[in-house]
Amino acid sequence: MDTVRVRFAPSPTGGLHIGGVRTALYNYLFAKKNNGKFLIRIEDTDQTRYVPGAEEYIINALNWLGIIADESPEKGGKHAPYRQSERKPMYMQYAKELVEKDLAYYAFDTTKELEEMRIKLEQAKSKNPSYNAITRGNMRNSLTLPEDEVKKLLAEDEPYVIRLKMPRKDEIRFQDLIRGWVNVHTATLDDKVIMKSDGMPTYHLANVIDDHLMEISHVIRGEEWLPSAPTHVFLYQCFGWEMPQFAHLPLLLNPDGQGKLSKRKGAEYGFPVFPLDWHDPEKNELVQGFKEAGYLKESVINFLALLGWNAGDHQEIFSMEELIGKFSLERVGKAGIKFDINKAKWFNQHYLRQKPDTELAQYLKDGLKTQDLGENLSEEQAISICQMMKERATFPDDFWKDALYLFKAPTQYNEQAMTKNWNEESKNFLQSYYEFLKNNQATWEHESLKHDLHTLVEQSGLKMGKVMPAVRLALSGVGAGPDLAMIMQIIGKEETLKRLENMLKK
RNA sequence: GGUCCGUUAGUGUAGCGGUUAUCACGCUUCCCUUUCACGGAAGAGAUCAUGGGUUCGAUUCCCAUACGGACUACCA
Repeated sequence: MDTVRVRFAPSPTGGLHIGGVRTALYNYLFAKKNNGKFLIRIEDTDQTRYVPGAEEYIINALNWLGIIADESPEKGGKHAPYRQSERKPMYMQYAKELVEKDLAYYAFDTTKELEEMRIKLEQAKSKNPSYNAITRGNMRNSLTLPEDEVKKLLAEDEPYVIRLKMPRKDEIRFQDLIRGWVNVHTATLDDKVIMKSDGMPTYHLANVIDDHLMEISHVIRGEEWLPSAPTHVFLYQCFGWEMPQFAHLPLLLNPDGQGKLSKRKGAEYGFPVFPLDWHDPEKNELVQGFKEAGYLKESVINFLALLGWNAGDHQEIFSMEELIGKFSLERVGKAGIKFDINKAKWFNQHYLRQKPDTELAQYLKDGLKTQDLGENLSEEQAISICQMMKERATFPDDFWKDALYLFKAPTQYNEQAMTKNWNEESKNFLQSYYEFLKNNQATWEHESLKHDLHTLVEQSGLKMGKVMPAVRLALSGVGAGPDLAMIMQIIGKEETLKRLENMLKK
């Protein structure tokens, strides 16, 4: 097994969680770094949890981020189909093979019987209350029932599952690329159901069979799978198949460290947990995505890549290509990672500034359009406004939201700034400045505007800081923003005078 | 409860037996600005979870404890 083949195997039960995106990314980076293949396999063996649109959502989200599969349900490939529901017919023969080898068995226990067993074991304070090497002797299965009765039950279409016959005393040992050797005693493991009564395999069986058939070389997945990895290892041994290498990634945790990153905590702390907007068709709710919240794909990739991995040097900014060049599983950490959206914002700020001005101008124009503003804005003007706004933007929307006053006179004035800066003194200055502009300003261009404003302030004997905020307030309604003279140049003489007039009426 | 995994500043991290314990985000202060931001400079912030070993010497190796997390379904 010398070619690297990895897979991302999501279950279409809802919107793709950002932790899942990171798992997909790490798989993708690992594949590309090693000139291998990255595939997507949809694990939809649970019909009851299937959510329409979820698969499409997952693909769209990964496409947006540039995590493109070499083989997938949409793209096909030499091991198609890539949806487990479509592979259903092939699993049963493998399960039966294990039954024949006495490595698995039929179990006819009803949900009620199972429940009774559980209660009984709990009352007996069993250390491991499960269907296992010890308890299976008391249950209704092909190990305890006479052979002809088993045949009869099967012939009568009595519902059954197939369970893995986990040895009572053995040790399962495997090497995890991130965690090192992991040892587990089979006594602590249970007889996992591998075929459900509806004829579908469970995750454990389908996953192992498909990974084998699809020639997967490395299984890179979240740490939540670590406890069941021994079962999977045992399954490979049962089939006599060569095992892929395992790498269990540390989990993304809530900012307070309380549990796996959750939708609920995301809402509580105010950050998205899904890559794209997700419309939950069942709950009829909308969960905001990183994209719609204004995060650029470069930021999401860069941010996610560094959550649990680093290149070993102190580089923070990575393009996808650089990540591919530097990624290695050896440098993935072991501990869970608390999610900190601040860092994502910083990345966003960085990548936003890297965007070409034309693209930024598009953000501005699109945003203004939603406000029915800026219809006469030229590309040139849009670009120069963006250049001016660039340094203080974190999200694309900031370009128009923080520049609204360039297109619309302020309707209200920031209260705090008013009480601080609006007084007799500044009012008098504003009055004289108004007169000055009205009569003297020949060229309406920011250099000369600035020059004249400065000389006027000097002549008045006042301090810049005393009067400038008032002018700004009059023009923009807020206490902070880009260069005043630039603002004046953009909105023009007529509008400037109008806004000063409005202010003077206050 | 059981099994497994983890633990370096608020957060993400470097470290791989001897360091003033690295870098980034965030925070504070100063400079630059009319202001905000950017940029520049400086700073605060870590008993390297705790206790035992091993060693001349442990953040680094071993053990225990504490704390945290994952799993514990005919879900993945």
